[in-house]
Amino acid sequence: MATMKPSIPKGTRDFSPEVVAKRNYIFDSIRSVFHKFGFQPIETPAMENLNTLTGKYGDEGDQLIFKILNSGDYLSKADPQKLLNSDSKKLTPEIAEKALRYDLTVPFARYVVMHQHEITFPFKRYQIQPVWRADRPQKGRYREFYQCDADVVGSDSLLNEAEFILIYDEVLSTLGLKDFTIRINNRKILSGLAGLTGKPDKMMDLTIAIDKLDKIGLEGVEKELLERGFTNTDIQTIRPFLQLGGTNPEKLEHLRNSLADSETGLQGIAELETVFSYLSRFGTRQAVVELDITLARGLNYYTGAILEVRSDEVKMGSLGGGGRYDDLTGMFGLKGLTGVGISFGADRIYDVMEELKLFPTRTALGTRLLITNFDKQAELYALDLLRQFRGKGVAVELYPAPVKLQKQFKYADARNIPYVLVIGDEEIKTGQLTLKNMKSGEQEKVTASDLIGVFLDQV
RNA sequence: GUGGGUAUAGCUCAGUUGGUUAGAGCGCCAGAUUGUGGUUCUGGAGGUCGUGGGUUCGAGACCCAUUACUCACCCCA
Repeated sequence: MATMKPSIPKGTRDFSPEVVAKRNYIFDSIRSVFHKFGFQPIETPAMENLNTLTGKYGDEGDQLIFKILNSGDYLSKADPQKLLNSDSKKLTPEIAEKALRYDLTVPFARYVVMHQHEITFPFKRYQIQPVWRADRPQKGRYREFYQCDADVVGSDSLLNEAEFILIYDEVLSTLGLKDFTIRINNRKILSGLAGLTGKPDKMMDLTIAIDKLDKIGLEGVEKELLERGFTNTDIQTIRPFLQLGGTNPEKLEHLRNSLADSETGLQGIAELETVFSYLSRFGTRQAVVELDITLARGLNYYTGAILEVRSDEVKMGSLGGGGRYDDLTGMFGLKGLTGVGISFGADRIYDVMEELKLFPTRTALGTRLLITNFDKQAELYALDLLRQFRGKGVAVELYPAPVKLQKQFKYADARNIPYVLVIGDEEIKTGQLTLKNMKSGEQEKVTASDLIGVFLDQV
């Protein structure tokens, strides 16, 4: 076989030991906050049935789902007519019945419906697993990345929304982020606004357009609104909302006047007020919580609150998002179950922390002690020490071959091992072992029995 | 799906209007140092200049194609 240059698919990454240590630091922080707020973990398969996923993310989302080709002679089983027509869209379900999960929320909805009889509601679950999207990669965008989701289903209390904001605040503050904004909005306000224009069915178009305000500006949004079928009169109606300023209470006050004729809109405002009043009881550590009427978020299953977090220090897509969905399980046959959830983008958080140099210098819980290997006799002597150290929970290793000491020390240095124990003929004879502190360079003589006590003190 | 940029040593990159033998820093290996890393000094290995074609007396450089990577748009974590 010809030699080939090894590679991995674009948008995917290998994680080396140092990177894994840092990533685990993020996962552990998120996990512990989830636990603190009462969430329990579940896991679901990497692949779902394709029809579980299609239609849940909009047309654009469907295209980004990684399909898994059927096993065996899949073409012979496909409809010949569809094969002949080369219609990829219709052919896909014929040759791929499985797909990699696109997010964790839809699989979770599927899980809830399948396990509804064993679940105690309200059900608070979290899930930290990779998801896959057939996207074109760029900064902060990968084709395989981890989501850290927490959702509550079966509770319409707005306390949940408030607690999710607290979770965002606590996790990101703990990780060392200083400047970040949690933006909150409510789909009912957007829906009310669409109603004011007399085009309630165009809410998606409306939200997609105004979501771009900070990117393309007021003029750009208005141009896009026209392209999406809104009239100049509609724009007159919408414009004051786009120009909404002031503090959160001021914004709510303005909205209350503007949306006075919309029952749905007023309901959205009331919900936001409730969330803010919960929050005022807690306060946040670092996060700025901002009511942002232009926050839309594409996922079309959101029906109430919408949340999104962004770093104000690093240019990056959102670090997380979420919201309430009143009928996510409806499409799987379980009606009337409301849910609310958030997601952390661990990979983006990693990128932001890397850019801001927020990782603690010693994240790695690596080997504490390396025992050098002189010869067979010293090796035998060391084996007993290894057993004792490991019995006490100290991470220790014996260099596996009697090579030059220089090489063994270099190994300890490269691995960032803080102590090296030298055992040679002299040490064995006297029982006085040589312990070197790699950081200070100091060496001292210790007995084997002292050694373990010394180390346990330091761990 | 759309548009830009880049491709030279393991890594990060220089390489002048096209001109002799393609360089640097870092890393790696060896020695100084037969029981000591990190620091220092000395030496060394390592390149089909992404790939294919074209222009030219001559191409790492110019042109075309192609592939990979990357950034942005769309959308999203």
